[in-house]
Amino acid sequence: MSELRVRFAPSPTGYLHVGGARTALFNWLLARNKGGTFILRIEDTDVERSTRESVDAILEGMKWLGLEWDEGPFYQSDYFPLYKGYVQKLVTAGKAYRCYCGAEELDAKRNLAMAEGRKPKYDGCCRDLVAQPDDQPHVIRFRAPQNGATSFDDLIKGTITFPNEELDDLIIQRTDGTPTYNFCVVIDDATMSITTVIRGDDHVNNTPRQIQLYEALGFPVPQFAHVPMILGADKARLSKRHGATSVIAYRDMGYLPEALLNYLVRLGWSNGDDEIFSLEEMIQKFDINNVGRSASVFNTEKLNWLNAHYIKNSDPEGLADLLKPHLIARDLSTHNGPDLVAVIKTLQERSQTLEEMADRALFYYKAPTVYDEAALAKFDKELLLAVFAAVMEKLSSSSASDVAAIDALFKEVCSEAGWKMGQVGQPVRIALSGGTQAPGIGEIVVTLGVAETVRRIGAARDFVAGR
RNA sequence: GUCCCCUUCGUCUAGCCUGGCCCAGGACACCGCCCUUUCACGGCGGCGACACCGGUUCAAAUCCGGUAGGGGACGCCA
Repeated sequence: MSELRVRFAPSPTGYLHVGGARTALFNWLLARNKGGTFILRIEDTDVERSTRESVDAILEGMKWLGLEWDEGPFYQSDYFPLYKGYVQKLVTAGKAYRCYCGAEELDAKRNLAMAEGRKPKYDGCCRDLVAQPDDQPHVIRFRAPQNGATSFDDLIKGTITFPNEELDDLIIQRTDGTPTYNFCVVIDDATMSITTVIRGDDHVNNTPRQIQLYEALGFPVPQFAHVPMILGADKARLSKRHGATSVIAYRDMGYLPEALLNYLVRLGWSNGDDEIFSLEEMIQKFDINNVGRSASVFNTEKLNWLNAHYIKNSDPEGLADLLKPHLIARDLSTHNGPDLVAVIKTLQERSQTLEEMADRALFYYKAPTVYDEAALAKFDKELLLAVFAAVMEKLSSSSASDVAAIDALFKEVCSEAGWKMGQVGQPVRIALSGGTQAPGIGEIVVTLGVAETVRRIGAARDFVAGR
């Protein structure tokens, strides 16, 4: 076990989205790669917006992806007294002070500054107040250094430097006495001995302020690694209008966790030309230094390709369990019909998602009641009737039970009657599945069973004959 | 507006640190061809990028400067 300690710290104001999932994944990967510790911390200092449902949704997403944490989940709301103590410590040391400016007043100043093209930072009007009564509404501000610069060596972005004059005295405790985010992260990361902070790009601007806090409190400053954003197809920050962003939504759309993980790890990170990574390979090869510096666009097409890959290479028994919810959602029971595992084997090579697989599996359990008319129209009625009759006859008098034998049977039918395979296979496919997009004839027949096959062909024959 | 960051095929990226092997490699998508009883899988091939302008150098995707574009932050949100 190395000294490395990382954490994933989502705020429970929504579900676990793909961006957060990737951040969590990078943290998890680094911890597993270095034999470190991965901590889950829920940042719920905003009591107003944090919800239990969001916490549950995040935990559900983490578990589905298999990103197991070693410590936690810790809730910041459980540590308010701790934060308060540190706030007091800063006030006593003169490194923080009470500010009596009202929120509206501050808003007005900020808007005015923006409108006039000035930087909208706090003007420091309460900074040197002599009288600091405790019985009037106030927030606590951190007295930030005003000269010099604060810089850090980001593991992903390199050295980043901020002039201190750009930073103002940030609020560390609200009027209601609760601590704010920027203060809590510092206290938590310090007291939890976090050595490496991996988080979204949108936090770079907070980093210098936090570093100043670490220094004021006498804490060692951790290393930082800011991962770039994930964008939508229009290169704007990924949001719901780009489609699904929740990892649970991806589960429901029929994606495998290993596929999502594989897709996410390649979004921003690479290992030469490698594309497919098992969990073990990811852990072994992951290196935070190989994470790119620029934002990347979420591309569902590639996710689909990966998902198809994992579906193809998963064992059908495991797939059966994962597929069931999708079948149930279609009111489909697999009790009266072919073995689900056998069905899945015929569908693995042609499904990009479990949803697609469920759709394709439908016909095995529900005999077609309508047929693809356009496809049927390509054959003469007489040919159709002759083919159906010949196939039923051949099948009924044979004991063939494997795909190769069934295929051989169809070849016999063709050669005996002088038909081409297309003239026989396609009509039978339509008879069995209702349409033209289906697994190979031999596969369907074997999976469905000869009896059911003959029954369906008979039904199709009656349908054609009755037209 | 101010500050911070980013910029290689449509997309994800390799290469950049340690200039020449790069008239830039891989993958997804797309387009052909092959395989084939459909749909797929698979195989083969094709299309397609170093944002721009200067500089340094015998030589620049790689180093330096600038421009443009994009993103992020500027909250008593996280």
